[in-house]
Amino acid sequence: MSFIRILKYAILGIVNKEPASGYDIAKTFNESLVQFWNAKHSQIYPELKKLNDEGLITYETCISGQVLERKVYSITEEGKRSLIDWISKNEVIEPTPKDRFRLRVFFSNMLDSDTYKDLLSYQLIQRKEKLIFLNDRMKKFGENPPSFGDKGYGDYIVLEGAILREEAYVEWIKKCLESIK
Amino acid sequence: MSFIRILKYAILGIVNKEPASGYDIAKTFNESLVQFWNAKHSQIYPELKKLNDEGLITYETCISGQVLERKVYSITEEGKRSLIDWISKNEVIEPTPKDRFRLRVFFSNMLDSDTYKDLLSYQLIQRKEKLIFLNDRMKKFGENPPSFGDKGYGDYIVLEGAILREEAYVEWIKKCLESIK
DNA sequence: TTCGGCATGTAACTCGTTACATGATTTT
DNA sequence: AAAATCATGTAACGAGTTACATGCCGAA
Repeated sequence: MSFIRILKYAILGIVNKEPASGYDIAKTFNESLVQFWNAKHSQIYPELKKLNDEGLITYETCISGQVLERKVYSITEEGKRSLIDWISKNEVIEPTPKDRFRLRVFFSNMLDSDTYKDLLSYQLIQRKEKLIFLNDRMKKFGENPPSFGDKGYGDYIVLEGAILREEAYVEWIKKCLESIK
Repeated sequence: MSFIRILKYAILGIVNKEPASGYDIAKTFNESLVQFWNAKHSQIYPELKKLNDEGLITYETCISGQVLERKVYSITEEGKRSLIDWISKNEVIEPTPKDRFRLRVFFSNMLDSDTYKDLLSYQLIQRKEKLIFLNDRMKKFGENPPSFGDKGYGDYIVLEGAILREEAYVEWIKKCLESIK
């Protein structure tokens, strides 16, 4: 029992902000939520069907061009209630996420120090690049980032979190490098 | 194609350190690796069978007490090679892990500020507790923590990483709280 | 006219969790 | 004597990825 279907709430949250098609939702995952959630269209379409059956969303069919059909989904009042319930419910923190690189570092004593150094250096480069990408995105918020309640707040605050997370990762890799005598 | 079976390498890494039964491996996940990997016995036992079929591990059956059988697995030379190959292989960084709490914060503009504050405060308490737990574990390494190559290095270095990660999470939640006007 | 993007779906498979199932051993 | 822990397995199901499958639209 008690499976949680988080994808359900991720989709409800997205269509709550603005009505969207399955395709739009997939794009939103890749462009906005990717730093903490993602889903492929193959998972999204069946979930949309389910949410529609449950009365949490509805759709109208729109035509792009002459023939191409788009199903544009909107949240219902029931969907909105369900979403708010989920967001505001206090939950015990999740188990730590799996991390392949940490697993490799955990077993690193099997390697010679040069191989280990290469492993760390390559990871460091990639993490620094990601950090540059995230900091670049942050620029658009300028001097006065949105506060709670403002438009763009969600985007801003999770980006802030992504940067802090990535900085911690970079700092850790540097400590790993220092630990090689 | 190209599925990776990380559990395979996690288990190889564990039995490489020391021969172990399925039960022992499950305990090791919960006690040592839980900050970056975990697996239940229901996943471990079938994987052990598979690894044995592939010739990467072998086992002898031992008896605890009068009757109770334990299958104690050891890594083979082939298994060792396979493990080292995997550890030293440079990989592109993984997609960001999913995080339910970040998802909730992303949609937090739907809440009133008191509910949001409660959400953040509860999360902060839990994260701080986790940090205390991790720092407590760190104490046993004392003034001179192991360097690369030393016994206990893996345990130490991933614990260092877990602390940095958790500190970043705490810092982020504090920023979230500050962003409420 | 070709290529990249728009658009929607299903099938097959791996990964991972919860529950089912059983029984021995040790500790309180 | 009961409870906690040791010990091994399977079944059922949800979550998530890759591949299969199809076709339209706009721009270069």
